[in-house]
Amino acid sequence: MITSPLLTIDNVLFSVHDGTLKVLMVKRSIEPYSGLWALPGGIVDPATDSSTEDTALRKLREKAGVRPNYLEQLEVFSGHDRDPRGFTVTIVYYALIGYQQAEVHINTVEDAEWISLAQINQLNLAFDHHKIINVALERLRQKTLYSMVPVFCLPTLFTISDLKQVIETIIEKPIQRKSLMRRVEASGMFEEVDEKVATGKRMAQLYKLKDNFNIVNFERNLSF
Amino acid sequence: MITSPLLTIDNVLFSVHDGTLKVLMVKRSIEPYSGLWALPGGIVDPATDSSTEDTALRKLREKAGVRPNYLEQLEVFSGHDRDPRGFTVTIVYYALIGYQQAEVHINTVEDAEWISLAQINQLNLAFDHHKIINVALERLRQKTLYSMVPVFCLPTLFTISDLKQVIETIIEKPIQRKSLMRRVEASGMFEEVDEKVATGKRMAQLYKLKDNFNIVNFERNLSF
DNA sequence: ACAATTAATGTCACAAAGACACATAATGAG
DNA sequence: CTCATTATGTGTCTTTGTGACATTAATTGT
Repeated sequence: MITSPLLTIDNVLFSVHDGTLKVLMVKRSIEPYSGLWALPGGIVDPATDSSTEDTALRKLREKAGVRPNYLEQLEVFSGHDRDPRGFTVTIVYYALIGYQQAEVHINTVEDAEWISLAQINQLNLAFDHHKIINVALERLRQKTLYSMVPVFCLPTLFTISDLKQVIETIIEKPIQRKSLMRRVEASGMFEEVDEKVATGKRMAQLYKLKDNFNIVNFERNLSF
Repeated sequence: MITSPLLTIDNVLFSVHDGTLKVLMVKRSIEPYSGLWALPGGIVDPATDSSTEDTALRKLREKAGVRPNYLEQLEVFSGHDRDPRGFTVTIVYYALIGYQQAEVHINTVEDAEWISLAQINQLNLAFDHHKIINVALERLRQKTLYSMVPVFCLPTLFTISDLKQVIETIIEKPIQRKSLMRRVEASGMFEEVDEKVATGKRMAQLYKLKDNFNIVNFERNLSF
């Protein structure tokens, strides 16, 4: 008889603030790796969760009081080396949320914090969470080249400039405003709000997601 | 204390033969769903597997005596409804192999068989394997639009026409030979073998994968 | 030799992105 | 009030890779 290995889920929750990409981390209070920063995750509980996606959402709620705008499976990481307790399996999800949307809740939770990628690279993280974050980042970057997912890092109303800055922060390369506007138009996912906002000089058009939008995948990547 | 749910892996092994896309299925000999066709998979065994990918490869070896040319995680399926025994989690891999490469071994295994997609759609399968196959197929099709993965359904040496037919079988649409040749050239993954083969009329150039090839993702999808 | 057929190339059309000049508000300094 | 400044937004030409399809090349059977 084979006993099932320890099965956990982990979330890589991204957001963008002030031109930097941030990941939500929580400080571990129990062994192993007590005291180190780790991804918000936990054990799959069949009694409360109707699927592993439910577990992912529950953990984000419990650990940081947030409900992401976007959630997608990344992949499974497994092995003997990733946890001192032996062979473990973790199902990793990556998620996006507006920074403002999450800020309030996170401040009330003692040990949850947005940490920029630059800082994360210098930290000692629990388990193989460094590797996991890198894989998630790679996927997010790839997806940014052919879809509008970065919009889920923004509040309900946003300008083209907001979207442009989020995209450029994620892929770390400048894009053409014109190209972005063409895609906003072509995707059919957005509608203009009859309201403009002052962002320094000329007023900028506000956009929002349509009520019944479908996520569009473009047939070409952005390139450089 | 939470006990870990039952954790299994499943493989969707594709190949193409005679212009039809086939999936490797095995007949279940134990409950639940005894006697029905199912995907080749099984329980993750930490004692023998160093990762879940190892489990996937081991199951393909045990159940059908094959070693795929390509293997990639699809996604995790979980829930209370997919198995009468309760909440279960399965990590699904999808894989590709040349039909000839696999044929011999499969014939020696009593209950493993290549089944065409058309037939599968009319069969009653175990668990949620119908859904899983559809998701895997969708992924394979998508990937075919921007990469050369279909080449892993071919033997070591192949012609442009071979590759074209495999691609067209997968996406169920005709493509331009010219476009394919441009991609073969641009990818840098292949080299010409100084040997040609007779396929009826004019001899066709044989190609093979370079010794140290990298899988290239194109920036555009094929379109129609 | 020649029709038939499959393999391979040449060339133009097309679609979407990149580049960048130009036009349009809004602000604030003088 | 006028004008320089700056961010927003448009016009348009270039670039790049694919689609379409005609053309050339090689091979076989009659």
